[in-house]
Amino acid sequence: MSATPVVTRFAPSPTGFLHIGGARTALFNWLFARHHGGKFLLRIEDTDKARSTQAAIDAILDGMRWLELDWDGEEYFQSHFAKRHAQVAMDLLEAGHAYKCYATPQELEAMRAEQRANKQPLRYDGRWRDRECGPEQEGMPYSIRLRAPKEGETTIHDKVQGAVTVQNSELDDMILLRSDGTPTYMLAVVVDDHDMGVTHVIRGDDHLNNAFRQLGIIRAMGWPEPTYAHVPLIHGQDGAKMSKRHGATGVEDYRDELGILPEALSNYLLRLGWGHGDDEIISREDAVRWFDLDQVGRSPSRFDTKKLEHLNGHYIREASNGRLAGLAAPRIEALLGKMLSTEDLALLTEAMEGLKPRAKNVNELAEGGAFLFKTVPLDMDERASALLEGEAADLLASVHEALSSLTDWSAEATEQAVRDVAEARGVKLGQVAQPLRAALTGRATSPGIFDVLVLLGRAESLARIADRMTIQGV
RNA sequence: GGCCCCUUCGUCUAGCGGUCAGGACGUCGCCCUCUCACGGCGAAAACACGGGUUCGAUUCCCGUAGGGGUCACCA
Repeated sequence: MSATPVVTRFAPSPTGFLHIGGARTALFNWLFARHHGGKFLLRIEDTDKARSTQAAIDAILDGMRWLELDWDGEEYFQSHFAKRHAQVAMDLLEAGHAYKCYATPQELEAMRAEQRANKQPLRYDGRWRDRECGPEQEGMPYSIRLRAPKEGETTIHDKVQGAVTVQNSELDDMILLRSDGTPTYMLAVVVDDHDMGVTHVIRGDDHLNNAFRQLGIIRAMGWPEPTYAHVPLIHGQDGAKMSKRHGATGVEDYRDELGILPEALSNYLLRLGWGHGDDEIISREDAVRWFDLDQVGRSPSRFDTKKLEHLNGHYIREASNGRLAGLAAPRIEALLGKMLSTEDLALLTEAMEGLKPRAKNVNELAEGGAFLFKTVPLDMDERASALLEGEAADLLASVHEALSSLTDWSAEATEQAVRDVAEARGVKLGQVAQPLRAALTGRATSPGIFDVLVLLGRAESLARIADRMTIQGV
């Protein structure tokens, strides 16, 4: 291992929520830094003042905290260093590594239009590269462009992509400083990464092409070159880049809409593009221990919500009942349109044991537990109604009678009582358990029916059964 | 279109010259069972194609096809 400490960074632009792809990039940077005992920094690329918002910054920080991706030190706001960026551009100009370009945006657009028409590659033709500014340019606005090498080739030894070589003739002289004096992204990234001491640049491979241009600035400044690692993008089910039309793209959607636990999303994201033998369920500790860049795959991967939910189900089963109840409570309140009391929360916590194995997400936890807080007459879903047809009502009456005489209201005692009814009536347990389930919960599925009986308590259970009997006319 | 990258079951992946090509999700059976889940057992399911290199290619090289990314005074 090299002696220089590892410094990574996540550099989102605050123009929206924390994108699922960004979250994975952040996770990889975080893991790599933690694995090597280095630092993980956070930089907000807010140089585009028109599109950057405080709400977006908050959403990103919030998302990262939720995923427990803690960064070292304070957030670094790129916009605060515009002067520094401009200074580097001036230094480059001074040293002859950059030059003034007086071409106007309209002029450049016309140039591109012509290149398009002639089916030529679109790039700046270097019209001001070796041209002195004449009297007609006096006082006119100009941008500063990098004087990039025209001959030879550049190769990047990417930790994920391997050796990638590009002919220098493919790279044009990019703008460093706009005519209004503001730095471009290309310049700002390079300067900030250098100033922050970033040793490893881990980001989406949509930046791979940029790396060659950025290297031009780095070399012109004589700065140390960072190690690059361009990880493949995450695609939607259809193989195209993740976008709005694929549904949830922000981590907050997974938390708020889909009811996903952070450890599940984190585990899923980790396994997307990275693997460690046959391991699927990977704790944060093991992830830190095992993660490294050379195991990251080179091909893009498709997002599979089914697998995410499977993982989520696993983590739900591992989560504490109290935590789960806290997460499900607001959703139950929304479902029922009423607030839950402290006692309700305690009951919900107790019920989690039976709810947990039946849920893949927090929404299902809420849907499954809502019956606890409903009041008679219970609304029946279609399948529950069907269960109450025929002789079910009559069976229910027998159950009510048997249960009424119980003094010990335990799962064991109620089970014995119900089984006795089934035997006495010559039917299978299911034939009485199902109508009972419908009467008690209004649904055809629920946790074990004897657990439901205990959860609801003697009075409420008997009341619900009796109410159902009345409605069915028994 | 130019440049760059990618290609193992439907999906995520293991594999790093010789394997019955392994695991997971999903799917389908069976078991468990008061429902639904969970859990257990089992099944179907892949090396894109064509050339090389080699005693031997999923693995190395070159093409083809397909997919993706990128080509702004956005980031």
